[in-house]
Amino acid sequence: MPIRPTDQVLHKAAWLYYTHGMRQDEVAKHLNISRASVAMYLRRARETGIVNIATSTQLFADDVLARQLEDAIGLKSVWIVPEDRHALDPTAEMPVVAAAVFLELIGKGGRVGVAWGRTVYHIADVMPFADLQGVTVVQLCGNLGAPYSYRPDQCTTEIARRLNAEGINFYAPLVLSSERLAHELRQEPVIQEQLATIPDCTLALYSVGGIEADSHLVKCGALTAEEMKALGEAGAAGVIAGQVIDREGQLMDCTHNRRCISADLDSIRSIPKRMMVVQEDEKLEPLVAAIKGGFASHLIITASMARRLLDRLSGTMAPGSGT
Amino acid sequence: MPIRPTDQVLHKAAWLYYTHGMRQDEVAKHLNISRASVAMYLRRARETGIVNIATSTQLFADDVLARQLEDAIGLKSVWIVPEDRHALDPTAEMPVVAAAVFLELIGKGGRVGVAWGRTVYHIADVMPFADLQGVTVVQLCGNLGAPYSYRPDQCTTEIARRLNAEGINFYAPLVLSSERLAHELRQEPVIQEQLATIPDCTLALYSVGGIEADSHLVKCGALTAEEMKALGEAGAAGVIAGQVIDREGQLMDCTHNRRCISADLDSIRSIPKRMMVVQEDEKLEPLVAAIKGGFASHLIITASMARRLLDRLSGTMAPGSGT
DNA sequence: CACGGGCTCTGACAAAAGTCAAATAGTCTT
DNA sequence: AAGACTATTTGACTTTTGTCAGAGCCCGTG
Repeated sequence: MPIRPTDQVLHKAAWLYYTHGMRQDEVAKHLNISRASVAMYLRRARETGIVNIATSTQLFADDVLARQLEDAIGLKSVWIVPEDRHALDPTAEMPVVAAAVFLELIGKGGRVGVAWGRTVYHIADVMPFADLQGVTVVQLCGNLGAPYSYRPDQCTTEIARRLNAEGINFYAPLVLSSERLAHELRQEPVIQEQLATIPDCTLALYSVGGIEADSHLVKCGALTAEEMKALGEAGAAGVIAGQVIDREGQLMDCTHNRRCISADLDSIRSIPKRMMVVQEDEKLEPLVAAIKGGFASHLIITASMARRLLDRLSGTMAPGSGT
Repeated sequence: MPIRPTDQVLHKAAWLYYTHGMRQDEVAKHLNISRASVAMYLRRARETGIVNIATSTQLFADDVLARQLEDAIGLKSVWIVPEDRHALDPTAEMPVVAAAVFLELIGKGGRVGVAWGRTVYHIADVMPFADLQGVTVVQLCGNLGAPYSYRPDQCTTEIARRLNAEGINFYAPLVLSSERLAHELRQEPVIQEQLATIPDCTLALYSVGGIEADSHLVKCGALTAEEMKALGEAGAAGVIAGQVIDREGQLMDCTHNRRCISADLDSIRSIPKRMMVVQEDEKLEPLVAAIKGGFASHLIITASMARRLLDRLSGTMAPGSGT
């Protein structure tokens, strides 16, 4: 694409204002335009990510609980979204924190795998605009026409759009009606190639799904409430990228999983930074399973969840090296 | 260090204002402080790098010349600082561009090697403040008590300070009076260990020195004007991290180099991102040598230098694949 | 326990930035 | 080549932000 002159002005205005600290009227004089235009350009520069204003997420990582959790379960980093009285609504805040952390974790030229779910969609929705050329956003799981329109491809596309990154969608359904068909589809070169690129990701973004009757997979029609109930009785504990895992975080041996087209769990585990974001208080058990399964290296949760998680894990895992 | 409550307020104010887009009076209400305090906190948040405002350096990379150079000599990226009439002073602008590019190129947890010279010092001087925890800044060459006070350790320290990164200084002189002593000092565990970490750097920042009578090495007393002249006649073309290189960018076989304590040229070459910044118009020949020697993967130069470089190189190197 | 010294905080004012309706330029269509 | 439509630009206005001198507060010290 050739260089559009409009973009040049946008860049110049942003550079002079933000990097040089000129006032808007100085920029206007410099570029021979009106100050109002400068203000407009600057807004667009912010909106398109030419200018990136990032606030350190340190605030959320600087929490005693966060440190304890890091020590207790050996995670790289934990961010705690506070729930105290005059804090903001933690449920609304979490995606914002997650988006900021996400931006901090992507490096130039990185490859990011994005899964699907309500949480991920909300994160996409508040993702700031940035100019991350060279970044690729790939979809971690197949598609599912959801009634709530949180389609997997939408999550990927939206994030890629906001980051000025390349988005690679996955043109396969998440669940097929037969194991045979799923197997055959996975053999297709297009699909196979895409699945093969997933271990190259440097960062993964997902949540863990629950296995209740009102869980996402059930609501979207991938499983009936009965099937889900049966899976629960058979030892299921959560859902990762559309696939059901047991209490130890291992892939369940079940029809549903065999009918799924999604990133292989081992591929996901091999991604260096695995960002797990959990909003719902009910997801303690799924989260424990996901952590045991090695699906989280970076965790973003509420303070109450952090406390419960710490209680829950301090018994079953090594007590860690912290004081 | 424990968490200081003041910092918490700083972080909170910055978060609410910049990430949530609250107005200052809303932030003030939220935190139960006066609006003026909020304004003050926000300034401090910007100054300390809690908030990072970065402008894309795309503007300087989006240049036809830059593309041509990238094609012609196979560099990863070239940034051109324009010199047209109503642009800013290119000499003053270059360090600013370099600092912005530098910030774009460092990844979280990266290790950065910083060499020494007037240019590097100026870059340090305009480096924005940022909160890059986990980054380490290492000194690439030994120290030299310069009359102009651009000491190598100052460059490293200043950059580390501004980035909230760890700075590792190199406690050895750049040049010793005898080859024997230099050799012995290089064997010292402390020195050896530090030199050994240089290939682990992900990013290097330096310029190339000239070999004139008024070059930096001469001014700082590392070499006399006569010695430098002799080196020039023997085929010297430039200086990299205190060491003299020939026209092909290879280490000169000379006493001075053997008396130097500095990063091994091969170590430098093995750093993935090698950011070379050249301000002075007279440094065409040193730059050509540095490029031939593989010391630049990312180049920041003026438009006129770019043109001359392109002319100079199109004859001696493969014409490249560009149109 | 009174006394600095160094902070932070406050209220009011000045400066800068955001916004909007109307005018203008540019572009594509017929 | 005129017309219709969209996107940009502008000047005037409002809102928001930066700043500063003085008040208040905390903490260690004599």
